[in-house]
Amino acid sequence: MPPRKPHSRASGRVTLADVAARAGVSAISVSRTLQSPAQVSAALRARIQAAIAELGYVPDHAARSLASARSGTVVVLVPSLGNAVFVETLTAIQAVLQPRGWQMLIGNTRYSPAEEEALLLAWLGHRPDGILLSGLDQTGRTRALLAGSGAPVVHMMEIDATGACCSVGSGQEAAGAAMAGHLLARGYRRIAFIAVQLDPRTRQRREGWRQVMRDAGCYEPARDLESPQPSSVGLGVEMLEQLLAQAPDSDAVFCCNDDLAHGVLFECQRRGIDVPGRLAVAGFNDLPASAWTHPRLTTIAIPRTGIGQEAARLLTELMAGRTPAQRTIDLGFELKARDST
Amino acid sequence: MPPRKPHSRASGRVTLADVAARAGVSAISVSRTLQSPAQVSAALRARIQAAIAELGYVPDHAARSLASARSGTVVVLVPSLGNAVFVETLTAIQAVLQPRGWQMLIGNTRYSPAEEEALLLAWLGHRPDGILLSGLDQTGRTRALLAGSGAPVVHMMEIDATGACCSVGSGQEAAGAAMAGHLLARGYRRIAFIAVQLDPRTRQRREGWRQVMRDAGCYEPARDLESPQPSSVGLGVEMLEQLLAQAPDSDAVFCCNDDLAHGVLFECQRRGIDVPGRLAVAGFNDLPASAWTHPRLTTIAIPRTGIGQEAARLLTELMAGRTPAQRTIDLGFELKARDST
DNA sequence: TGCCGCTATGTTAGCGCTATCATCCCGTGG
DNA sequence: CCACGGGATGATAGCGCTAACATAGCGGCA
Repeated sequence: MPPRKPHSRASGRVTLADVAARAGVSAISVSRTLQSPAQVSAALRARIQAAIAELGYVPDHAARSLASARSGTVVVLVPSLGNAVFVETLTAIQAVLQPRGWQMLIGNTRYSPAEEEALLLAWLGHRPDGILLSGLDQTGRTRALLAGSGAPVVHMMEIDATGACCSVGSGQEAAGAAMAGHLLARGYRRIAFIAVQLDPRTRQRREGWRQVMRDAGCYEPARDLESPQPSSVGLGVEMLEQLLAQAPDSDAVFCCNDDLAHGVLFECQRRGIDVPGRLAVAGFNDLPASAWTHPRLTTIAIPRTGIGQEAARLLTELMAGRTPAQRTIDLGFELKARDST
Repeated sequence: MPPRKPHSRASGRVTLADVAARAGVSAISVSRTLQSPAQVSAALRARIQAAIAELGYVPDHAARSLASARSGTVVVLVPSLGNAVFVETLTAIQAVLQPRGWQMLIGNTRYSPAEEEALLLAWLGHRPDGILLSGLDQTGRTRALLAGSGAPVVHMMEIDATGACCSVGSGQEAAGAAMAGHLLARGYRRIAFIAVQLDPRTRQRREGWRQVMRDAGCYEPARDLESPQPSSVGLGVEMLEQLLAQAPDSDAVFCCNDDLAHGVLFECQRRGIDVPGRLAVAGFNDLPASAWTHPRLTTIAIPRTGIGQEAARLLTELMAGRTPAQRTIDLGFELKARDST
């Protein structure tokens, strides 16, 4: 009977030691060619690269992470993947992080602070080097977890007026106010607002609209609609129905996002309501389709690519241990005045 | 001068040993309460749970993964996050995997086999327990990496007729043929096809359409349009222009996806082209908005939630080391005949 | 010539966790 | 009364990698 080692737990995979043996060098030299090639002579490096290719070696992330206390990952939590805003933000983040050697761990919170907390707890086990969150409304426990993790955090989409945390985004309230101003400037007075899925950003947009409407003496609660349901084109159809029942003389409707506005637009076509003659329609977010609807939709574009880029850039600064020039970056917004108003 | 330990690399984080010390037990008992609570007596378990809560302990994923040779992660590669099809598939996958303790590592291949290969290489370092891919057209190196990883693989969206690999999806060619059949049945004869971003599934749909059109003696190359650009609503507008220039007498257009069809619909409204009177419009994928456009869009719904569920279920079978009842699952499709045809 | 300092490479000792084997304790049956 | 079995708990030794320190080898300068 052959003497079997009692504690054999080898995984059977190609390891760094295998590569080192093949190249006739020590393990650390292999590690160095991968991590900091400049420290290794060209000759050795070539030999090692050849061995890596021959054996098909793939470095073990867990071992590296454990030994170096750097995971090379960044957690990114967004409220939705069905929304082009967040998808494009993710794309922009990736464009910054990937070339610098970081991988994204993506989590979908579904607009729920509780789910955000659960997701964060799960991803925190990966010891991320940095964390990107959407919005500023975290639960107390989430905040505690973040503090305990030791990883730098950047908040996206909203901006933190207090400067207590790092944030990159747009002023949602100002954007809501801007659209209200635009509609008033075009001569509309009986302007309705449709709010759904009342996340903090929606609330802020509505607050901006309300303020401007009150200041203009045009605010009427009957035109201030809301639904707790998640946003969708179909819900826009429903909400238009509700608006027409509740305040049929409205001459404009500001939808808290473009999906909703599309639904409103489609239902107006179906009912033969002239847009913008009889009813003006405005949205928020400038989805790709909004430039092509009939009529083309007036909406507000927030710089989602810029937000992703800047947030990722800011995070890399923090992860490098540097103190950023500014902790709060307001990237503004753009009102796209098109044919629907 | 205090004697400093020469090799101090402690991360300062709360570790399992800290929890064990606090609870007055050995480290392994803490590990067991987390991994297999049944093996630990209720009294000890309670004491340990309390210590975990007091210290705010979060298990280190890397260390666990290294020691157990199980990472608890599943890599999921999709061609796009801007497409509701894949987002809903991801949601369905998560619904299956999360409760069973797996985390998703999401990668966006942007419809490029080369990017798929690069992403896979990066994620493979995490030693995933399983892999979910979209489509069947992997590069040779991707296939080699998959084989070398030892992790079970399930392909989604398309179905592999040879049965060589596990796959869950719909017959794309049959779906394309079905839509062609539907349009013919409604009396249309001069039916165009608009293809963009020629991934294999688009090609297959087109192949199905071509076959049926040829069999009916209606196939005309002038109505067979294609563009290499990525799909978008705006591209639909452009492609309709091209169609009207190239084959103005077409009486129906089958778009390879709904985004495109929406663009076509909007442009028809703008030009005053009656749909479906003068031109019928059909799409593919049944995006949420398609049920609400004016007119409501005829399209094909593939069971993306079902595909995600079944693929994840199949993968869990394979990861558990079981042999699944069937390696290939065709979930079919549904033709949604609405007002636009 | 001998000493210095620098670069290229190697040795050692963990990182935090779990697999494996060892031990302990208690009730049971001969 | 003691060997025995089985459930609960513990000790030990890695998993694959890198930080920290060690060393070899070489050129330059006094």
